[in-house]
Amino acid sequence: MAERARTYHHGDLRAALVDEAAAMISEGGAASVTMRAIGGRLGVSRAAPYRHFPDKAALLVAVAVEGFRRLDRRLGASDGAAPRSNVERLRRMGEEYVRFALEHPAQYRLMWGKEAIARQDEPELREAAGALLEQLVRVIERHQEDGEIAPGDPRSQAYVAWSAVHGLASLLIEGQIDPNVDVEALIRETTQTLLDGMRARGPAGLR
Amino acid sequence: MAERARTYHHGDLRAALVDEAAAMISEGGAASVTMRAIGGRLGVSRAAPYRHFPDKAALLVAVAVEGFRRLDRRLGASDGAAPRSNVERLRRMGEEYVRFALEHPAQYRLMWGKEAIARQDEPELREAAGALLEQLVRVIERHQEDGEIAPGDPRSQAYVAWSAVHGLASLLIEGQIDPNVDVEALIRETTQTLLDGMRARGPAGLR
DNA sequence: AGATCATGTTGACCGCGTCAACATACACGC
DNA sequence: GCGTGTATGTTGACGCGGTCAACATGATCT
Repeated sequence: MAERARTYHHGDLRAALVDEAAAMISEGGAASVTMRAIGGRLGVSRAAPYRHFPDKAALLVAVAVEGFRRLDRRLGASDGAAPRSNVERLRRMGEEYVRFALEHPAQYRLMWGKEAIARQDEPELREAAGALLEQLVRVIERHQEDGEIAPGDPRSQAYVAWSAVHGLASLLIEGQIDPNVDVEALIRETTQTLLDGMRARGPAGLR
Repeated sequence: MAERARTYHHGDLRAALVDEAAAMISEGGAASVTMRAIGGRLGVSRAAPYRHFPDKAALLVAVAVEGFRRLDRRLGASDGAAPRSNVERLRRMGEEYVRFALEHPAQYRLMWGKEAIARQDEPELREAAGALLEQLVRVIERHQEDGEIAPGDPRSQAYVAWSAVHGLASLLIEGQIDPNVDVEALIRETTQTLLDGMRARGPAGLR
């Protein structure tokens, strides 16, 4: 049992708390995370977490932030990886986004929901979510230059694209979609429709 | 004070509970709804609601179901109303959907979230949500016949369309969209992109 | 009127988030 | 090495909220 470099009593309890909370969220949903239970699983007392987080919400925020970082890395990797056309890369990003949500449903829910995390002013959260959006905006700009995407404000186009994948991810996660449908096909159809819509656009302003 | 036809002690406590819970949700979010508070506001004791609902979740389910019905009626009205082209009607339905969510954010959240309502097997919920989807499918089928929309499984197209509007509604509700953007313009851009994408579609199957 | 069921009340329990008071271990200056 | 202070962890307690059981009361039916 190679002990970690335990700086203090427990040894990086803070990181352990975030990991354990994320694990519990995956296993039993956000509701299953209680300060007492998480302490128990880590062999500390119920109040120990309060030395690292002001309250439960702050701990959940940390879990959400970690989720954002993971998703950010994953989308970055998928963008860089695909060697084919540019549109193909954008498509793959969208698909990866939805897959991430399906693999980590409870954490994904936590990342966007205001319910569990009332405090919207968490700068770290804002920052992590903002980085994700920035990444999407940059990709869209790049593809606009290639003429793959209609000109226009890349930020609002990013919101449109994000809405589509986030909406699909949400519906799937919340069990709103008939379990008999082919999920992968639906993901492809959604990204395809989105890309078609972003390309088409005759007169610029239209409105 | 024209007393309602009070069948028993209170007089239709059940309906009053649903209304009051909906009001409290609008005012202070789902977290502000407690059995004690809701009882207090209606002048009954904390345990009175248990004569009408097995637990708190069931009461929230009733509120969600009521939300589904309202949204269903509203979309039906907006579909029937618009006298212009068929595409125009579909567009208006999408816009009305998002507006409903913006007007009743907490209730909308309750309608889809699995968090507050663990029991996914509520038949009433399933039914109400299903009716909404059916309405959308019918509209899409109708417009497919007109050639306004590419052929294909109307159900999966309905999911795609629903994803787009639900995603936008979610992001707006959860405060994920920069408050400086013109919300109405973003709604229009989203529905426009969606409609373009649903029309375009060269080879049918593509996949 | 009396029996019966529907509805509402009160008291109690337990789990949870959280704080205050207390305990301990590590870090640093001597 | 040795005290001392601070970071970290523990225990006890409080209040809130969901829920159940026992009890009370109003409506309904014969």
